Amino acid sequence: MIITVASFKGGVGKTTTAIHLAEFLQTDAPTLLVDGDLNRSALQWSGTGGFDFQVCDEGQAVKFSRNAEHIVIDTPARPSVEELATLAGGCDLLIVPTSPDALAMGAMLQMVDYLDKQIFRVLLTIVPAKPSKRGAEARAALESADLPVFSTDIRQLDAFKKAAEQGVSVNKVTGDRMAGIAWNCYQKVGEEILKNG
Amino acid sequence: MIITVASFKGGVGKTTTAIHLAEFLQTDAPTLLVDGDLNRSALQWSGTGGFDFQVCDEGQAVKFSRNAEHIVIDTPARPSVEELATLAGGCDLLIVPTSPDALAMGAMLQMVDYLDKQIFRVLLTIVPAKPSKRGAEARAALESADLPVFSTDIRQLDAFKKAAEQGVSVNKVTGDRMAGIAWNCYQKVGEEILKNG
Amino acid sequence: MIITVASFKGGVGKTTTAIHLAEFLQTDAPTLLVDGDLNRSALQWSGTGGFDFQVCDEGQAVKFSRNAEHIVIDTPARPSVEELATLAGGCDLLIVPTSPDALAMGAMLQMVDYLDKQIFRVLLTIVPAKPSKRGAEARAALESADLPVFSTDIRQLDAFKKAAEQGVSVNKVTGDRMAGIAWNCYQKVGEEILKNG
Amino acid sequence: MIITVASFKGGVGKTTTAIHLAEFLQTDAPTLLVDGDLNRSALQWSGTGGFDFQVCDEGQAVKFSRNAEHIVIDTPARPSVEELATLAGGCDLLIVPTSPDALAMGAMLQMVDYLDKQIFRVLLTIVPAKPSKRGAEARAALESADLPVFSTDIRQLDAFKKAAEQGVSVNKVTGDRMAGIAWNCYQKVGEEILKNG
DNA sequence: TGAGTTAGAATGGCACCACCCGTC
DNA sequence: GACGGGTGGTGCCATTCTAACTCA
Repeated sequence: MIITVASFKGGVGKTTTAIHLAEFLQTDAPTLLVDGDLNRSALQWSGTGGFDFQVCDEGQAVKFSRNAEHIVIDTPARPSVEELATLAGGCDLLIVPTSPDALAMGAMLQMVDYLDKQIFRVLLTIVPAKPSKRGAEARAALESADLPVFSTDIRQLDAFKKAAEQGVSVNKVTGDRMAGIAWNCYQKVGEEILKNG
Repeated sequence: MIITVASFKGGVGKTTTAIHLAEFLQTDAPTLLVDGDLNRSALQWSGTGGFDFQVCDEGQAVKFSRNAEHIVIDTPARPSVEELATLAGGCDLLIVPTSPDALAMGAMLQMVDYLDKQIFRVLLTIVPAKPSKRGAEARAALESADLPVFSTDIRQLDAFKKAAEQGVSVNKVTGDRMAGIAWNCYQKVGEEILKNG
Repeated sequence: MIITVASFKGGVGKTTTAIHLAEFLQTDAPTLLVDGDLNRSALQWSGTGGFDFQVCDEGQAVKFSRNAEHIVIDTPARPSVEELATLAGGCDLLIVPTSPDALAMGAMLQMVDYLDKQIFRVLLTIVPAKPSKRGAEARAALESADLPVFSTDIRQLDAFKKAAEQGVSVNKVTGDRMAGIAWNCYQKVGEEILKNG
Repeated sequence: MIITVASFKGGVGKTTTAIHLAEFLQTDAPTLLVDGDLNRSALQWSGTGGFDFQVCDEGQAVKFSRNAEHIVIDTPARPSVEELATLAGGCDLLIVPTSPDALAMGAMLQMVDYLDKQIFRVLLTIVPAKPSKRGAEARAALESADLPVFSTDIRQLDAFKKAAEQGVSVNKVTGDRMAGIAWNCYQKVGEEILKNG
């Protein structure tokens, strides 16, 4: 299965999503993460080799993809409309992460306008904790616009930052009480992908 | 005074910084905000006309700049190295916002490597509240690397998201107790700019 | 009171001793630490400004010493015999730290051979925990050689390394159970100095 | 093969490393250890003649080196930058031992800044036992800085102190269960030298 | 609009257990 | 082979601060 993660706005958890979905899919079958981001965030994150799955950059993708059952592609920020069509055509599922704030939602709506509803699904990320209604409001807005959304939110948790610092995925973070909950978010998203895929 | 805001990574408060510095500088002299971001976030934000200063996109910059004493430029994410040199050459101060996490700090360090210490200054943004040590640690790391940093952090506050929703700058947000504190952050940064500039 | 810390062998806790005695003496009166080590370890340690006392290098010593009641001098490793005489002549107390192993003890014995018993006192450092007899054996050897020794050992504790990492003295270390015990070692040594001085 | 051991900070196992590498290389071919340390630690250690290889001080080096295939040079602590260039130019491999703590690592980084990556290799010494993560963290830091590191750590073991007391190398220590493991550390380092050299 | 209240996140402190080294 | 002690890991409680709700 080939999964592409793309967004028009940066800082909405695109790399975090790509990494943790790859980590989850690796539990199902050999998985490769292709780091197409210009900052090489994923490769930088994995500098110390704390991932179970394989990581490579765009140029090595063809070589490494032979041994992988699942492939997750982390794309550069702000793809052009033409690139967007290419990305959508080259995958089985296009995940569009967005945080529940006006700017990110606006950029997301702008993006999905160019996409077929069959190919993409929106993932709400960096959702504040329960007393906040941002997550629920954003979800309601998405559903009223009849856009496909993952039923699980990715919560805003410090554990994800710690994971980047420690160079591991969040399920291997030490010294954070919420790390298990953080990993659980992506587990549910991964299960939703495998079930519907 | 011409101030450019640029970063290699998205979602670190680049547009928020540009808007609020323009709002502050307007209290000193007529100010223009040039929205160079491909998402046109600033223009989208100001859709309802809730700003005191003028806003235009890149193409209109020359025309509007005649009436402005201060100009703030919001640049697209991930400028190339060549663009970076052009940006640095075309302003009096280049502000590099970064949140205090590993990925954003890495991208920031990558960026300032191409810049002269005389032209840029780092602004810590989205800094978590006091029990967290992220802000202090990031500041220590920057100072140990001998990078110029604004002495005031921009705190992680919901008021900034509400400002984007309401289409106004944070000093005009209603229904948020922390909005005054949020505005105070950028006020101090603005004063630091006017004093040193 | 002027206290000099010197040793013929490196890695025996010379800088750690100088820093923590300065921290202790600061509780008695304004104190200055003169970093004479070529590595500038103390200045590096204090880079983030985590000390109560003042720190300066050799060249600034005269200027800063005017405001200080106590002065602690951290000397370079392996002083020559001539330097040793100068160091001994320029202080009220010369502390010779040594760990309880054959190499460090040998270097220490070599050193004190050039010194008057009235001016120096040996400080056992990096002493392993109780099941080990190294500390007791070293203390017995020193006393049988009729050398003046501080009655308190500085124990081998991870807290001292954490202190260097955090850029603070061990009494300000967070997240270490033994930090209080570590600080207690130097407190007792400091009290012994003030009492006998 | 000429191997030089040097460090900016004392107490990081420089002499211990020189002695045990000489002991290992002696199993390959006649080996000479040149004791350049001002404390004459190696000569003191070997006072009772417990080494298989030959030992001499700097002045005798030329004379003894005629009969040796391998030469290991133990240098004085804190060489000047000029001496460093001379040392690097006079050997096939420059080993820089460092313990995994902030002060030693800082001094090491300061030192290798003057060296070519082709000539030196870092050796992690005095690494605490497994529950501690110091060794792994230091190794990760070295690798992220792209510095050449020996793949084997020298562990912090009492056997090395006993070896110094008994005047023998650690493979001849009696009455210590961990002596074999201690010797094994240097065996692996020695094999890495012979293989890559 | 402003003050008091509640829920949740994050740090720090403490107690408990596991592992390993050093001695007996 | 057994015991004591240090280090790291985890779980639990206390504290602080933000964001939301409620009341005047």
